[in-house]
Amino acid sequence: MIFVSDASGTTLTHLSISAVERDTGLSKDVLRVWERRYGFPRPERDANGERMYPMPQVERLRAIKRLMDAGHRPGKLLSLDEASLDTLAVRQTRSKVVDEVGELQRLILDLLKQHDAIGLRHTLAQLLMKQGLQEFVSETIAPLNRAVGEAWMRGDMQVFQEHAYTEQVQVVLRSAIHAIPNRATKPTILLATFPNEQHGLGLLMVEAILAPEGAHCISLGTQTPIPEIAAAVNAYKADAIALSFSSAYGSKQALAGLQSLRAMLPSRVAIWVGGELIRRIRREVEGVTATASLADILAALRQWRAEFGDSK
Amino acid sequence: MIFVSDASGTTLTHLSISAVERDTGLSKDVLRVWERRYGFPRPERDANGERMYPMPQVERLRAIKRLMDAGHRPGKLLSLDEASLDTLAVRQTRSKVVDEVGELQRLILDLLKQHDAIGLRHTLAQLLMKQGLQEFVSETIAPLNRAVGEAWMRGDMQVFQEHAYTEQVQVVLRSAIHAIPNRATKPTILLATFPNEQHGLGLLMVEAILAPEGAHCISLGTQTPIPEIAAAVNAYKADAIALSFSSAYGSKQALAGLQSLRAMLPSRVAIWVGGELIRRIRREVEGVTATASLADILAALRQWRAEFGDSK
DNA sequence: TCAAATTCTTGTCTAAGACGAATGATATTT
DNA sequence: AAATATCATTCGTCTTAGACAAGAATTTGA
Repeated sequence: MIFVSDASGTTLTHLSISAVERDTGLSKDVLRVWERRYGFPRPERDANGERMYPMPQVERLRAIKRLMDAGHRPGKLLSLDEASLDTLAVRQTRSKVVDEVGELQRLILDLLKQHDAIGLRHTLAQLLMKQGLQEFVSETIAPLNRAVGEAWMRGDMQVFQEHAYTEQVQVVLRSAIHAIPNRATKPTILLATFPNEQHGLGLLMVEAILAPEGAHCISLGTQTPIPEIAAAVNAYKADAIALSFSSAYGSKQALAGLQSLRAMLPSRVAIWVGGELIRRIRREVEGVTATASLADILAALRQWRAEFGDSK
Repeated sequence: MIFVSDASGTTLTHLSISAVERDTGLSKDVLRVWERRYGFPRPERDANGERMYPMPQVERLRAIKRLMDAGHRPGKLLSLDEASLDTLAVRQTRSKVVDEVGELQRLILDLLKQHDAIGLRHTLAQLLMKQGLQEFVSETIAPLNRAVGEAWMRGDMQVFQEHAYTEQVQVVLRSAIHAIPNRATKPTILLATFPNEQHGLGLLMVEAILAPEGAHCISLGTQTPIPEIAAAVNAYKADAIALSFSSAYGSKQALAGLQSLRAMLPSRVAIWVGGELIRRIRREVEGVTATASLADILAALRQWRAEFGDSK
């Protein structure tokens, strides 16, 4: 039998531990320790004694990871059988989304499923015109993101479809933001994500909310090291830094990073945090404003202006 | 003495092994094995026996990584002292770039150094108008990218400046591409990068080259798993897939991935590869077109049209 | 001078155990 | 009954040294 090998010691039926790490987001250490502690995953071994994970196990690991991102604990999930896992995944998702997503949004999801990139973009652009940028972001894009994320979680959507969706939304949002005359008024707001956070859509959404209010937004894009964020705030004389965290980001990492960043910045610089993650976080960090909804961001902006706006 | 801890067990003067991994791109395994084999880095230990890398060592690791990305071998670099390393880094970079970058480009670099994001974007947009999109990309953006990369390599540029630059270029390119009427003609070209490749600017540049030629480009963004790329080609009925690799990408990983992708796609689907990496790669992969310059991409497009264009 | 064979180089994987930070459950107090 | 404090458990990451395979650079041979 001939195996065609993949980018990292992988066959079509089995993946190496590195491949599993990148496909599931679970570190090699975690994969090994789960195997030892819970007896799952239980990879086969190649001639050299190295782990080869069969695809079905990888699928299950993915499912487990998604449920973990949704707040479940590993110990519970790993002792479940496959059926219970499926049940849980479905229950997790059948909740609100179906009701929340309107007719047009459902059309958009359909276009995505039919691989009609052009139609998707047109429909998005049309909706944008109808609603205006801010409403478009909070009423259309935010629920759509959730719907896409949950479809992915159910396995109803392939990775490339999610990528294509993100890309088209970015195009539409960017061109809308770009069309706003930049009057460069106060405050100056820097946008960034921490290292290991590669989802830049959140930043774009924030920018789309803030830019029409006349705020001066400068994006650093994704994955900027924390000391670099501090240096950038300094260099651009920014008044606030907005950070976005997706639900998959480690809450531990996020909290520690926020404290560290807060310590590096003068207290007059506001830190605003948004994204799916913060719904799962309890603890508050002093000097950091958590914005659970996009409306909260506007509130934070207004508060900033009330507090500092006059003196500048 | 009080240490303020960072996102992952880090102080202001020392970094944990995880922090070094993310800041340098060198895996934990590599860091440990270098320590064992070459005696560098030589981290201190905290109360718990865990490695704490002093910042100067991290700086040096970064320098080594950059030189490795430029083609040098680890064994050589790790036996050099600090001074020789600096010499090498400077020699590496003083070569062509200074001559190659024209006056306006130098102005752009100055704006970047002055943290004038708005001015930067305006100047870029102005230059775009003057040169036209394709020439702008190949004559301005490509050399600028190289200049920015090498300034970063010399340590003349901070990470956040590079991020800000990338972001502004993206804004300008995206809005230019968006302004092109999409006539959706043949061929349909998918754009993507492999996992672990997070530089999306290359894709945007390719799109900017191809879109004015009337090609129908669909971007999947960065970090799409290889089987997903194949699935997307299928779903969108694409005629070609264009991939971009930055110089930091592992040539091993790239070659293996390309072979694997080639095997998954029907032979009528063209695979075009570009980016800094391919200048360092010798071996060719059958059925994969390497494009060392942006002009080569146009050539590949024309060849495709000559070969398949009529029958469709 | 070019190709084949050999020797280095280099990154990744293996193992089981220890530790600390965070979470969940229980008990106590208000 | 709700809020807080304590305790137990859970979980991820780090530690160790050695083995091995695949690629790169070298030497050897024709």
